[in-house]
Amino acid sequence: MSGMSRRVTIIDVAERAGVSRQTVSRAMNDLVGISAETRERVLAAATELNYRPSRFGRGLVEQGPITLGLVVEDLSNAYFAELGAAVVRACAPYGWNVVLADALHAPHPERVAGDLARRVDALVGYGVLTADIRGTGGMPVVQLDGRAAQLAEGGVIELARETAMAELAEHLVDAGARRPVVLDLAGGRGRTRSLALAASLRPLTGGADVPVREVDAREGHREILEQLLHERFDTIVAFNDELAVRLLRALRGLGVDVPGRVRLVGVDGLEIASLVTPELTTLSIDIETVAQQTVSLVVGMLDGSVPLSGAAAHRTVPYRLEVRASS
Amino acid sequence: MSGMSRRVTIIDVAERAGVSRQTVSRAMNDLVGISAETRERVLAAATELNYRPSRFGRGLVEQGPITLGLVVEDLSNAYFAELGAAVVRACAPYGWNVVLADALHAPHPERVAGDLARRVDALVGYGVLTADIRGTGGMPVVQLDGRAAQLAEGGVIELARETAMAELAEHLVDAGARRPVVLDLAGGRGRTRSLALAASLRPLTGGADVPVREVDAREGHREILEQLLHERFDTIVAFNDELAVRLLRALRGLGVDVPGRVRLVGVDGLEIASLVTPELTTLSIDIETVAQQTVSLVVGMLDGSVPLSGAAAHRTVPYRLEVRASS
DNA sequence: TTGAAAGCGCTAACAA
DNA sequence: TTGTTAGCGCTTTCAA
Repeated sequence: MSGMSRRVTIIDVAERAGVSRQTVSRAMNDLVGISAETRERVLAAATELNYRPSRFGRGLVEQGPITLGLVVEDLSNAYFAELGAAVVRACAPYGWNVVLADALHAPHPERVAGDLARRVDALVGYGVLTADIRGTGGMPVVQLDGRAAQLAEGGVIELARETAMAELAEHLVDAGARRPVVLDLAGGRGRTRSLALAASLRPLTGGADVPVREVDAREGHREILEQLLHERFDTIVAFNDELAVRLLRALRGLGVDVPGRVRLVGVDGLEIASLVTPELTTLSIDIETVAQQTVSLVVGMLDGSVPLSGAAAHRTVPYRLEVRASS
Repeated sequence: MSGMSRRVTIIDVAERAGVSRQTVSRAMNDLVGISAETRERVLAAATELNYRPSRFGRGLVEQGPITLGLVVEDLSNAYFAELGAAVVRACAPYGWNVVLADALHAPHPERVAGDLARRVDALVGYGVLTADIRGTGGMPVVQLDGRAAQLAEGGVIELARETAMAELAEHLVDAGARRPVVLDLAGGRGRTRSLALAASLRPLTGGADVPVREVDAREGHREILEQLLHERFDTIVAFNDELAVRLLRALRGLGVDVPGRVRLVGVDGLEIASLVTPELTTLSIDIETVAQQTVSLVVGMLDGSVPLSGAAAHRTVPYRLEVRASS
């Protein structure tokens, strides 16, 4: 009942129950060597005080598994949800714990990575600034989908798009596509990727600029598609598979033949791309491999066999072109 | 260089660098009040020793946000991946951390929940035994998709299927379906749900038993579908949407009209169900709501306004029938 | 700029 | 069966 709300500790419970802290510990942890009666009394006191053991006090004594922090932009995005799940699975064999964090939905997005860095043994970020995090000294930090230029800050898993993009352009040229457009998500998270896509598609136009348009993730698809068809585009490359699948549905609603009237291509390689009709051509990244490479890099950093930054802390996972029926 | 590998602590680094532990702390945390030269020396020593601060020691002093543990059966399953993501998002506004764990891929699946329970402030389990966990005393434990009978062990979020199942049966009867079959996943995780589905479909058969068949999640779909069609079933209720979507693809490959020749229904309400052609009728659970109810229950348990077990720790989220084109 | 002291909350080992 | 002692590793005062 002190003015400030102090944390209820094992000592408070011990006093309340009239026993020692050790006895409280026995009661809370279902250990032997305590009478049923005493246990009851202790548990009652704990409940009254709303006592909950501190995981830090406990962890300090017991040690514990490695905990890896993973911060991604936005878990509403299926790609990130699958990636998070894949990282958890990749860590499971080591017995590691994974703290998954969503930057977008947090009260202070810019702080998420920094805060988490102080609570974990290693930090992996995707599309999140992991630079200028206070007190990262000695802790493995890996940038997922990062670039070689970021190697000064920590490890980098690079997702290499160039080759697959070139293959896509070649494939589309062969298929007779001549008027491509890149459809980006409004909000601009993916600006870089979309511009790179547009640049890579120049072989289709004989070198002319490829336009980039924007659309909401879930709305206005029908309208923009009507517009694009009106402009006689014959190929749409969507920012990601989720958008592409939605566009596909809208095209169906418009009675537009895919790939006859317009070719459609996605990016990511999500499973959903192969479950729709027609199956979707996509630039595919193997999320499983990305997760495994990430974890293996962190393993190396933790055991000291890989430096925390620099060229040796660099892994590359290439996109692959999956040609399917939609193109 | 001692025989046993002891953890490298701040004291080891301090000795190596010839400074006090506070100075090490200053260097590691980029604090002011330390000369650049000393910082260099300390960081070098830390690197040499492969020193990494203990998050427990740190957490003990700094306090930290609430950490919620979430254990699910299998994160390869899109439903669980989405649920995990939804729980993370539901916790984000509170600033909570979420440790996501996959029981299936861990070295000792039966221990995952128990181990995690000792490292978090609250534990949520889905399809995982959370009973007989040592030392849960005082910690909120919530069973997701649990039943009222489990209320003695902790909180329960019940996903109520009865009403929606009855509506589904009614809908199918109206649509003229007479020979239904339930297609379960081999491996038997979902046996209970499948039997309940079969029982609820009896109005279609005039009270006769509805058969339950099994199939692998990804293989042998074409074969079993040929068999089922041969047996003249006119309605297939799949264990979940993922399976249903794959079946839909296989049916397309067989040139079978859906819903003309056979009606197809899924369970879960994943987004993918509404993105395929024809759109899939499904028993849908709102994952967002489930996640929010779960977190709000835990909030209550933590602040003491809701007991850790018993009737007051019970929430129900109903399935809804989403009738779409596939039935 | 650096160091010394105090204490965070808990459990394991030992003593009574 | 219960209590006492001794840390676990770190950061935050405060003092030099």
